[in-house]
Amino acid sequence: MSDVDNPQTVPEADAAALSMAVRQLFRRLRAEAEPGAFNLSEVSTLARLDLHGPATTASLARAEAMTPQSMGAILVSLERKGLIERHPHPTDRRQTLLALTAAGRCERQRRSAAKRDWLVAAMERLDEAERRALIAAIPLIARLGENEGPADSREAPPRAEHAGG
Amino acid sequence: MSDVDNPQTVPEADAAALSMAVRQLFRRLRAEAEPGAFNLSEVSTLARLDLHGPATTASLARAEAMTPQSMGAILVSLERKGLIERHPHPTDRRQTLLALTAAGRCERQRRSAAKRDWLVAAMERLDEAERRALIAAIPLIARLGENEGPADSREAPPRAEHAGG
DNA sequence: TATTGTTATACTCTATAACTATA
DNA sequence: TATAGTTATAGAGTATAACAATA
Repeated sequence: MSDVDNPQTVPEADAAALSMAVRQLFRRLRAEAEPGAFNLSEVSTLARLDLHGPATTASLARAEAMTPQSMGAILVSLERKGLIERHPHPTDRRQTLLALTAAGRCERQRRSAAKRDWLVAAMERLDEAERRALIAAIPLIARLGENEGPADSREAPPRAEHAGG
Repeated sequence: MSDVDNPQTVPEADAAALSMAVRQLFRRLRAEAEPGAFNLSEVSTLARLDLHGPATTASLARAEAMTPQSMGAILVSLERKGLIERHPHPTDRRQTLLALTAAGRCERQRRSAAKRDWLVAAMERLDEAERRALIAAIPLIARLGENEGPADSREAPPRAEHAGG
């Protein structure tokens, strides 16, 4: 009778293993990014704008669980690359809506269609059961990354923004 | 995320979702670290030294999938905190063995026993089936982070270039 | 010549603080 | 006062390059 018996107890070993696995995969993801190309946040933001349409800096920041300033830097980078453009908000002049340009949408598609990056390839190397197990865990990982702050909730009020359809 | 019908085809959407989930959880993990305390790499290295015994910079770097220089910086930090110490390798004078000090082992235990960091707490919020699914995926994530490089394998870098001047 | 490790340096990503403009 | 956004600055984490010592 160990941990399975008491669902309230998660062995620290599992948390440590998850932490390490996530950290290594993250570093690997980052290392794979070609220099000068998009980083992970840019890709993610581009995808979000493509899937959900124009959005503001603040809403993107919330969705990606980062500060508006950090998101602002990402948006500046994307704008410099000509992938997004800014439009005034129709009613609230404080806000600015970010939208994909034609070039941005094209880049998105190029990435999806042609590039087939190493993560896709690596996932294809798993057998079917493993792949199913991995995919089943994705929303759980996302939930761990999203939710309840321990002491200081970042700034994530229960907002119905979801990633990755 | 569905489309598991064709095992040869991993939808890019799944890869993108995994990438995003991992990225967010990583940022969250990093953000949770108290300033001045250990970062994720330090914790991981400390754990490795505790579990596997003394090791060299190079072997630790390989194990953590990072460069020896980066690992060196982590080790310097741990050494300054008095958590590890260096011992000469018995036969090869190029090598230095890193080992936990008593203080290092104590810190490790303190972390495991007392701290119960937010990741453990977050995992406890999952129901049992979810937790099982998550834990089942951990080795798969680890494998994705470890294995075969697409173009440049980290483990065995082809030394195509020798210094000329 | 290859390997172990160190030092110096630079870059990427994200955070905090301070500010302006609008609501 | 609260919210949206920008600018400036700082920091963590890791990488590359150049080097020295040993094998």
